[in-house]
Amino acid sequence: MPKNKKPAGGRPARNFDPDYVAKRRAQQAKKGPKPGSRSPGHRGYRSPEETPKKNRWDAAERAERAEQRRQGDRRFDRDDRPQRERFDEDRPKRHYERDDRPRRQFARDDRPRRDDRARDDRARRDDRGSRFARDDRPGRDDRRFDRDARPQRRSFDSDDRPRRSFERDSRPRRDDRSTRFNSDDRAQRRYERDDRPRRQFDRDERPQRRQFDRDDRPQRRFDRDSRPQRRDSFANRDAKPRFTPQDDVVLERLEADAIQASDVEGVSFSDLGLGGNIVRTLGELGAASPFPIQAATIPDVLAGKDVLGRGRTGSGKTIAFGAPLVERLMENKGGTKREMGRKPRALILAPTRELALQIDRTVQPIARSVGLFTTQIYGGVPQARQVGALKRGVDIVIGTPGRIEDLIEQGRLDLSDVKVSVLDEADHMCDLGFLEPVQRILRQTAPKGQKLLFSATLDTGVAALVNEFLVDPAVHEVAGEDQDSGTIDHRVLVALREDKVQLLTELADRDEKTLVFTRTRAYAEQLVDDLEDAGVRAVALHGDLSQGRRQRNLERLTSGRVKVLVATDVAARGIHVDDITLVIQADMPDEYKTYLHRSGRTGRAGKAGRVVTVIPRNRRRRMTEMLERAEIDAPIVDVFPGDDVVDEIAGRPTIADLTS
DNA sequence: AAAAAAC
Repeated sequence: MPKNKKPAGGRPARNFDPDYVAKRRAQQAKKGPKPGSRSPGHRGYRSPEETPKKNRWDAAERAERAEQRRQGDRRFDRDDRPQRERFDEDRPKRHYERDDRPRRQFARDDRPRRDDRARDDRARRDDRGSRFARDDRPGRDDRRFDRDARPQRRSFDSDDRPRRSFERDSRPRRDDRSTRFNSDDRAQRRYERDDRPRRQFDRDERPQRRQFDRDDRPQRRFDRDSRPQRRDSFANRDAKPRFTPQDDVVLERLEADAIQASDVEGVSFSDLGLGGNIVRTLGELGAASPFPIQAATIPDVLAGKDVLGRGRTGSGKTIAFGAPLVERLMENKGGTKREMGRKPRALILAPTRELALQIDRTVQPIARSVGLFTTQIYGGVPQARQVGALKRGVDIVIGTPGRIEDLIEQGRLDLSDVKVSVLDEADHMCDLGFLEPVQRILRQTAPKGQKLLFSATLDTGVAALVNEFLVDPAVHEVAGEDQDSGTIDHRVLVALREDKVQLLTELADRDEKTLVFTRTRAYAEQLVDDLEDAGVRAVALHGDLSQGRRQRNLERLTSGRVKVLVATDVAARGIHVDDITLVIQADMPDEYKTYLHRSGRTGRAGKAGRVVTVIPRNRRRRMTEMLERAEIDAPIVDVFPGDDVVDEIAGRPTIADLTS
């Protein structure tokens, strides 16, 4: 039946109900005219004068909403964000928890120092609130739109949400572990939990609690030792190869030729063998003379050798492979003019779409300077444009594995002419889930084609690829360039779980760019809400957002319009944003390599930066081990909201500074 | 177990 026909039987569609239509018209009339199009000449154009002002929330209303939420009244959310509402229904416990904690208020009042600052902040935050209010509301609406409009998202929700609520409420890890690995353990656990009513008691009185906790520690340790089951469960974990801390070992470093930074002095890109146009473009990109890793790898790439390159985060790896790759293509262009539909001759693979995009932003101008074309091939966006570019003919394909394989299967992308392939973040591309697609793609490229593997954490994990695809590779690294020799100040803060949000808020409430990492997409969302409720503008970046929103939110940080980005590990590798001065790890990273990559988002190209990791007490040991593997020295301190060290890390003057 | 990556 055509859509515009009135249904034959049953209740008529509302639009065909004269009463309904009349009622709606009356409502519309009362509301006044709708806002029309803003561009003159458009059919629905309305001049600004006759366009009614939209209802915007001001700072006071916003604060009221936050207060309502705090009191467990979800009315505002229900109107605004249906999705959230459903989420909360799954977790009635939270209402209870929140209502049950007036303590917060109390604690805050109890500290005059905090109060002073809070007053200052409040003024500033209100300010900020109104400044952002205009952008804010539509943004939220957008978000709701995204949710509704995207089926994938739903499927994610249905799989993930329930589990999330379970985790949050009932201490995920432990339960999980015990049920999985040791059923006997479980009974014991439950006993333990029942055995801790004193915690409840302590919760009422802050200062005592601190005291108590400190005393409590030895006892805890004793507890642990006296629980053989627990040990067993760890032993079992160890037996599971992929999930254990043991998995996080430092793989053997590849035998590498180390270039000394001093060897590079006075060397120019031309000296390394790059042509005039390319050198000029590099200069325009801000690369006047080569960084060490570039000086080390460029000659070998130009010589056609397979290359493994390790240079720490922010050391200029993109140019290290991008520039010589273009030079190579230009050299052996022989015969192949820029004909329509010519097959690509070079391929650059990256683990995330944002990284692929970013690489293209560097490589494209270099390629254009010598008349070569690049195109991005990645998912999450319509493929038509990408296919169109391929039809016209491109020389360099830059993208992520999924869409590249997709287009190969559709017969729209032919890699058989690819003579140079680059894997950026190569060790990550060898992780489970990435390795096989990458192998399949590389097998499509020209046999014996040149392969270049780059990463800040290049280790023997890439052996699978090296053995199959590389011939006598040259391995390069820069002498003395381990991460710790860099410009980054590392800190670890041990905090109580119930202080975490407050602490993160205080850390993130600053004027310079801040990147916050979480372990899950759900927590990234949650944290953005928590920060916004506390008056700190923040946006999220994770794989559950539409690609448009991902790019928009990243751009908001890049442009500095928003100072805080909360991201999953999708942003851990390769992403370059100028002047991120603080990286906050709201969750501890999984492995030392992740630690290195996350912290590498700051302190780039020799600039100063700071990394702070917030952990609960029981992660302290694992954290210490991870730092050892990463070869990083970081002080580990107990911290509570309002402590001086928090201000110091955030870069605010401490009380001591103010009074001196 | 999570994250990323295709429609």
